[in-house]
Amino acid sequence: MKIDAARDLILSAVTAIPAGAIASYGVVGERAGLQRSARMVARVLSQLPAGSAVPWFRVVRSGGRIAFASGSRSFQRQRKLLEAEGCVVSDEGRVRAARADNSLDALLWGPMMGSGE
DNA sequence: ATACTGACCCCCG
DNA sequence: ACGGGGGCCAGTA
Repeated sequence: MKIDAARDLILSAVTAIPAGAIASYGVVGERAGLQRSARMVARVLSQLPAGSAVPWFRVVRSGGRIAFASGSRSFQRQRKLLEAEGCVVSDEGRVRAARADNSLDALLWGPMMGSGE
């Protein structure tokens, strides 16, 4: 598969994440139909143009942590966007999705969905 | 071709 | 909660 096609699938998967929900890089990759593509997802998002409509901020690391260093510019940007959707973000970057427990159909998470509540 | 890097992931102390 | 190690795939030099 060509990279452009993969990028398209990835962006579609990210766009499919409902507001108030979050998904890990790995899950986004799998949902896009790609294997072991977490790094590629990260790369695609990092190359995303500033004004894009893609909800990149709903993508977090496995474990529900914001990928950026706590306190960094990007971290604060992402945190604000998530909180605007009802998510709760700790200073360390742990994200609690606004609608995580119900409506699993659309919600994706990482390998460890059960680690907190 | 090799070598290093990155908004990653997983396993084991 | 910390560390360390390996694997992964694309991009870049």
